[in-house]
Amino acid sequence: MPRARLTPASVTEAAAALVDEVGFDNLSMGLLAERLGIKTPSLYKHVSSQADLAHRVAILALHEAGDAIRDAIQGRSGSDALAAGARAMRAYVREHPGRYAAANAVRPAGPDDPLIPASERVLASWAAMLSGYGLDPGQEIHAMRTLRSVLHGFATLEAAGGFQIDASVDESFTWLVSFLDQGFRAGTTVGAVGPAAGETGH
Amino acid sequence: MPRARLTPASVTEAAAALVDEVGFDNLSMGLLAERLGIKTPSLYKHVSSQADLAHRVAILALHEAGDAIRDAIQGRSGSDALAAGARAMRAYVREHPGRYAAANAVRPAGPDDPLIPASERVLASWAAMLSGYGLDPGQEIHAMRTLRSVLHGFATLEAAGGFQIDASVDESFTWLVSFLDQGFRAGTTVGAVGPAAGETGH
DNA sequence: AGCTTAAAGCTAATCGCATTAGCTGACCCT
DNA sequence: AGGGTCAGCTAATGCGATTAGCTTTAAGCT
Repeated sequence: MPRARLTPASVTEAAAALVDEVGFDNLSMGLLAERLGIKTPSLYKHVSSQADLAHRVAILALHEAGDAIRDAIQGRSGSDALAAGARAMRAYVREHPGRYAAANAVRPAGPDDPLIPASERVLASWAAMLSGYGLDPGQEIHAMRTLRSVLHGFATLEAAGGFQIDASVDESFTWLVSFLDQGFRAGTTVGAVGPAAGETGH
Repeated sequence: MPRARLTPASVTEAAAALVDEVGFDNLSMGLLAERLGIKTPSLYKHVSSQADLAHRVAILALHEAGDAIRDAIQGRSGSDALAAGARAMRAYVREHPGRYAAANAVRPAGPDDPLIPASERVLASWAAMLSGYGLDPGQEIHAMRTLRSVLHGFATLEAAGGFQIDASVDESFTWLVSFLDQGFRAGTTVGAVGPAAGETGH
């Protein structure tokens, strides 16, 4: 065999680091090759395309984020688990905005795409955390989606610089987590709120 | 003067329609030109670049969404206003996913970018709605950010096909709105929750 | 009606970036 | 020492955005 300096995994790592620096949208094969000290076409010896590369970065990100969230939740329960998990996720996105963007930009390529178990692992951690609140089983899915929506939305808006006012974003995040905690502890009842349903259909 | 068939505004409208069909990422000058029955370079007589085009679509989207939300909130207050506003926003994103993506992809180009007042108008509607809950003034900013995070996160995840399980997404949205409503009505107290702060810095 | 002229559109050309084709050299194994 | 395999290279292709420069249309004026 010839020299094995680079591997798909090491290329993916380098791409992940690059994407966190320059932003997912600015990822280019040329830039990555330059970082690795090789010429652009040589990259194709390790990944099959830029889409494949992004896909690998997404899987890496989901694994890392999944580990971070699992570890944060580990050994805690209820409010503690929620706060620790949420903080871990926010921290991950702040430290790795490009990887997180990659994870959001990519769609599973098929039924046996490793992306699927990787994201399921993340969801499983959230589910384990939520189970500590002893919610009504019929509401768990809604609580899960609400949780995902808030955390994803907050992380995305923060990464995009969407929070302009000078008020502390850290404080808002703490408030948000507390808000969720109180809601989950209260065991929100279903029941529609507001005027008769309109344009959302259903 | 010559024929004035197309204008920057009409080109932007066409781009908005196109982007809702094919997705923001698949917008291309060639595709848009084809839709308009002209050749690609002719587009540059109306918009200065693809980035400029995306920027115009984003402004259009913010105006439309802002109107929709304002109209929905109009004449309601409290839970009704929240539910109507949230539904209006979700409906807008579902009907115009490409425009919404454009609005999120674009950053203001300067201090007098028309994008800024357009997004402020949206924020103002949410603020007006929230004021009906009579929250502690110090908490309003946090409630606002929480609200934006959830709605943005939900809309984004839904548009990305992120809600896989067969449980009704409509029902989850109703639950989410109710969850917010109860939290706002309870006037969440600040106070950190969970273990001592860790990696989020602060 | 005819002339002027600015703008709308077109063709041809450039540029950057992803990707492919085909060659070469290094390294491991026998 | 000899061979096979693979990493990396150079050269070439192709597509999409953008620019340059020409042509044509049609509104407004006389």
